[in-house]
Amino acid sequence: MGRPKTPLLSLARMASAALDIVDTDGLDGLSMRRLATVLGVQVASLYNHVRNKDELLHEIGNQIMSQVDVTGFRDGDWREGIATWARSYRAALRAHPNMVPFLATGPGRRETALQRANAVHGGLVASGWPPRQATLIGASTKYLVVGAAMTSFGRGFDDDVQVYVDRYPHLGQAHKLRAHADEIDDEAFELALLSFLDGLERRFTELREAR
Amino acid sequence: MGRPKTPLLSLARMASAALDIVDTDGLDGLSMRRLATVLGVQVASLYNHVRNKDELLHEIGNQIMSQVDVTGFRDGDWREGIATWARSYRAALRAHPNMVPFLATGPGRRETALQRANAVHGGLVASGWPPRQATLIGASTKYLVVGAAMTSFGRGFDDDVQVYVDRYPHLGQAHKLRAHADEIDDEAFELALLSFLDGLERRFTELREAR
DNA sequence: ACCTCCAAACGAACACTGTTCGCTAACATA
DNA sequence: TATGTTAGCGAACAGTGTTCGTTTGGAGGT
Repeated sequence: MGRPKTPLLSLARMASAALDIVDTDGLDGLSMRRLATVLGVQVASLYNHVRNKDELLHEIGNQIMSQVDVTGFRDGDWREGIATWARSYRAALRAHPNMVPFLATGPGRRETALQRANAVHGGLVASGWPPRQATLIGASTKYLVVGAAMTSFGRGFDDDVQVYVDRYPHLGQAHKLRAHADEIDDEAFELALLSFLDGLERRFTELREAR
Repeated sequence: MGRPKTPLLSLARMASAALDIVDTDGLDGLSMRRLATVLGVQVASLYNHVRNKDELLHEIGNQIMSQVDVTGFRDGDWREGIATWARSYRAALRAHPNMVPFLATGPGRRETALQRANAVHGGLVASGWPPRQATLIGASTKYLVVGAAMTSFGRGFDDDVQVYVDRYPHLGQAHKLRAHADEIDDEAFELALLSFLDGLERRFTELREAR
């Protein structure tokens, strides 16, 4: 067949179609052959635009991560900065639950991720946190977001939701279950985030008083 | 060949050998054929003891999760209860980093996990937390542990560690990098856990004063 | 205008995966 | 002693990611 007049494929088109498949049929649902079929093309052609399946997934990951907002540190309010970062981070993951296992497992070498980490670190230091503490806080916050994403919309129902439902069987109507899970999930994340921030605030004032 | 005089296989032996493979060569390194070879047996034989590869992984998961300690709630100290639970939970995951992606992704229907969740919930309620709050706290804590496990020993180096190292290039000697990453990881987890507990404590006293 | 080189499609194959089938031989039970 | 279950085996199936060699369109240089 040879080279077509206008290219049939592009990295962007591939990533977009692949993400569609992952969103609807899960990470396991994505195979190179299936992606090729969707794009109306043969498998081998894909490898003209991508070295690996892994590279394709990383491309998708970059797109998703670009939604994360680290502008909250602008006016030197570290509390606000962390909060908007954490919430937008979580929202980005929630938008594509099936990608969470890959995003969480993936190496920290993702370009965009490193850039965000840098912004967060800089923002914290600018607000008065010592560099070392800034690093720790950045890591801790990420733990929270990734953990929340993994255990809740990473897969089916949560143990804790299950326990809650078991103890309140009158809530057990199947059609309400999902809604309650989401509600509990949101509240648990907010509780964790705000409690964590309160704890940090206490440490922050202690640190300022010490000098 | 027919049935041997003494069984060559057992679920325990399979799970143990499989865990060895995963520990040394990662989750992808485990294939049924390879497991069979290690056990000196043919592939098909494995399926006499296990319905699925997934079932095998769940068996391993149960073994790991049985190491988690929820006895800290005994004397009504919820703070101590959460702390020992979270730390032992994290330790169990750290012992087998390559299993973390599976354990975190896996359904919450794991028997042992559900049992632990119940113990935690009960302990918190017994210490004076309202049931709903107890559920949220249980979920939040799990977020923290799973997140910490995923992003640090789930794979390679952390973004934040990278940022830290970039800013302090004199620490960049390769042989010290891993040690520093571990150190930062430990500290970040402790910071997150203790800050979170502090935040909870504040809420707890507010809640007691309100009545 | 010719020649060359690269890009982007294809078809066919390779090595690998999880899983199922039918077969055989030993043990347990009635 | 007969019967059924258990636990091995060998071969096969459908599916996976990836690579190879081939074909052809188009861009750039002489």
